[in-house]
Amino acid sequence: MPVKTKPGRPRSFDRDAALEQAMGVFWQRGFEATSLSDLTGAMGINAPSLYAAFDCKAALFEEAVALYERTEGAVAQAVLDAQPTARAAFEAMLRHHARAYTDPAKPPGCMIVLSALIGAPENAAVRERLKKLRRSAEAGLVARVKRGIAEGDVPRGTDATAVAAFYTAVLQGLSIQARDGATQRQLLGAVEGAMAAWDGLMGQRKDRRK
Amino acid sequence: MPVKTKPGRPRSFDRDAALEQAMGVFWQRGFEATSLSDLTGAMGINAPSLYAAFDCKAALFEEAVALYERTEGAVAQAVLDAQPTARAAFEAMLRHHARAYTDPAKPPGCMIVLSALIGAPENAAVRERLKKLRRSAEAGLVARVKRGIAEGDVPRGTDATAVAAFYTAVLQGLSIQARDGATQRQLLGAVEGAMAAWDGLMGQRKDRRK
DNA sequence: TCCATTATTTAGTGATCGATACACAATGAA
DNA sequence: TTCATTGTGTATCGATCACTAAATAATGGA
Repeated sequence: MPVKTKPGRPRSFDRDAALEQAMGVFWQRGFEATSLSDLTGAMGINAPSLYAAFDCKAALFEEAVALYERTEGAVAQAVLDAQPTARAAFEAMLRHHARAYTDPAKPPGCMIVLSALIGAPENAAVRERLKKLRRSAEAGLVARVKRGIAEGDVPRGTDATAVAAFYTAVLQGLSIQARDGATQRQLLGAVEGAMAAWDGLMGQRKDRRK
Repeated sequence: MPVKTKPGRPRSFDRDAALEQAMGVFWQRGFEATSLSDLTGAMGINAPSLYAAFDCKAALFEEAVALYERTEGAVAQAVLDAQPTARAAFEAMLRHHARAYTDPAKPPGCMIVLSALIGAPENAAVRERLKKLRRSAEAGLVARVKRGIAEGDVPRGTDATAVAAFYTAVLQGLSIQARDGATQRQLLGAVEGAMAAWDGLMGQRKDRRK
């Protein structure tokens, strides 16, 4: 299949590079607090070029989130999958995030967690989108616990959703800690604390008596 | 000392009630996403009355935060202080927050955690103010662990800052979970998970070998 | 009654928001 | 060369932002 060259004047900037810049600003400031002039400034283009290439602010954010997911997010998922046991997987994943959230080359904390948490009613759809991704990440943790049960390294009867809910709360808390200037060492300390809960979370029944 | 009646036309609205309304909007939407018309609408007054009584948006937010602290915050501190052991205090405090964050009569999650986490550079001072309060809350947890050490219910050598950092991360994560629609039951499950870490966090040395 | 003082209402301020109209530049096809 | 098509820069658009000038209303004190 030959490459069809589109008619018309070619784009004068690198779309992928511009998107990466936009992601950085959204990650740092959040969706609502990022203005069009913030974006055009960081991307090195004028507003009409932005709209021609990315449609609107919300669509650009959506693309930035997708880029974040297939870079930062994919690494985290790979870490979770690679370990032979659920416990090792959770610890490696948490430690990975403790390092990633304090990487001085990037904005602190997780973009999915921080960039559209609360805000004006007219941006509810953007927040819902990220909420869905957060829930999907939590579902990934549930799946990893269940894999552990299937593979025998997690006791049968363990409440996978409760385990995932607890570690998700810790993980989301780490993003806030990172924003507040916590060091990598401090985040790793919190991860150590979270892993201290592992044994106590194993083997609990899903239902509890009144 | 007699009550001096101020000269001039008296204020036609209840300042405390208006402040409470403002706190609700800031708590729900956050500082930046709350517009002046949102505030005047909720408070039932016009802009000049707002400015006469509260100076500016940032000052009104500051007062709203102070109100939040001496109501919601004070209860939490009382719960922490009342328990006889550090472990009971942490568990009671976490369970209290799990309930408070899902109180249907209030916006979900903690105002100090959520209402000014990220945003535009011109509002950095507001974010710094809340960051300071978050750190102060964490310092309160450190103090409670140290009290436990002094009273003998926490082993000597326990790393109070590490314990506080872990439970702070959990607590801040609970606010996000609450915003994402988690039920009280789910938050209490995460609290149960966090308490499962208690024994493992006790008695650790502050310094660790390389 | 008249004044000093403060609050309220009306009607705005300049700045910035997200998004565009329009003229022109740059390309491939004919 | 000419045309169709698409991107670019300039210069905005109306809406909303936080905030306020000015006239008027309501009080206590003289």
